[in-house]
Amino acid sequence: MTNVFDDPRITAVGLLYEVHAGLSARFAAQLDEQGLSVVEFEVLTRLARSPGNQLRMTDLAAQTSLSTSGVTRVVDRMERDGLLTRRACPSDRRSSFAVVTAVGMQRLDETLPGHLRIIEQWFTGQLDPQALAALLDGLRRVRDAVHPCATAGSTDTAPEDEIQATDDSARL
Amino acid sequence: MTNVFDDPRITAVGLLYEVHAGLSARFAAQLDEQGLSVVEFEVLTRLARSPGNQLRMTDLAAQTSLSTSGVTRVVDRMERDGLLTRRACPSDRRSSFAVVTAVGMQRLDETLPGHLRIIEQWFTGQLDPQALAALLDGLRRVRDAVHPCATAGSTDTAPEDEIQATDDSARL
DNA sequence: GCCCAACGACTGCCTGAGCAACTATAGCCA
DNA sequence: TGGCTATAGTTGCTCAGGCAGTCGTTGGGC
Repeated sequence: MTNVFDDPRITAVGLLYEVHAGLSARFAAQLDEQGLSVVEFEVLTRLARSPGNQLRMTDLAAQTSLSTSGVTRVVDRMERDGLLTRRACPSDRRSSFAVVTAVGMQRLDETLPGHLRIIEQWFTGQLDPQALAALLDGLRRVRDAVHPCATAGSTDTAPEDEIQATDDSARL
Repeated sequence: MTNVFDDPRITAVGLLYEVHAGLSARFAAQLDEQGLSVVEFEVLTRLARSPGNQLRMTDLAAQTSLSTSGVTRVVDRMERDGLLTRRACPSDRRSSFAVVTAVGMQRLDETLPGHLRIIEQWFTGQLDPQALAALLDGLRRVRDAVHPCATAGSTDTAPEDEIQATDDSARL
């Protein structure tokens, strides 16, 4: 067992991945009970936190882990299920908005408390405030370095992004 | 912006996810240059760190994020590409081992240094040792709680579990 | 005003992965 | 020994999502 795989760097990544996988599984299980996938939940939250409960398709893609075609399809499904609708953009006929419907908002309201409870139970509640703060501080610094701006993966270099003042601290 | 989405719990999960996504994108980009997917790399490392550079299909599935059918298919592809082979299990004719070939080991050797460099560059190297230790400690505690059951138990703090003689200390 | 490059959304095609069904083997128990 | 159940691996089916190509729209240069 003297191999390179005990390298602390590998271990560090392994931990991060295991935590991610573990939490994701919990989230998926809970969301599934509400008839939502993880992606749909993310779409719903991104829209719900935006002015007018809406975003242009492209902006939605930029805020999620999806490509624009992925967004098209997820919005298709969610529109079919009544969770949101498309609305034409008055100022640019190429664009359209995805807007959360009343049903969608209600579904989100039903889902959020349980979601927060699970986060509390399995993540934030596992650590005392100081340890949690240290963890989040570390994550934040790595996040800032790795610059998740290019979530879509179009260009992973993305040296500079436009207005990140918008909601740096608020991003999910 | 007075909505629930600024809840620190949401923010915490958001950070974790952004870090995960950011690192994954870097890894994928680097591995892609070597003609490996993230999953294939994981399979290769899991096997390479196991005794005899081999694991039974089921054990491999348990150690990765894949289902058994997923493992079947990854191993199909990697066998086709010459990175590994199947070997019959002498003691149980239902089982078969996936074994890393010389080509597979070589590919891994070519890939690992760059991989470690990227981890260092974007993750561990972003923090001073103390902050990194705090981060990892927090992650470890959450990991232990969320218990990624599939890959359960490690030397860390694991109270005690049954038979993980397979390769307990080897997990990522 | 006209042209053309850039852009937003959508679609065809393909890959990767999970679930469930299936086959073969193992091990138990009467 | 014969049968029953559990297990290992594979395969059919389905679906989500990415890439690249398409279509309509926009806006800048002339």
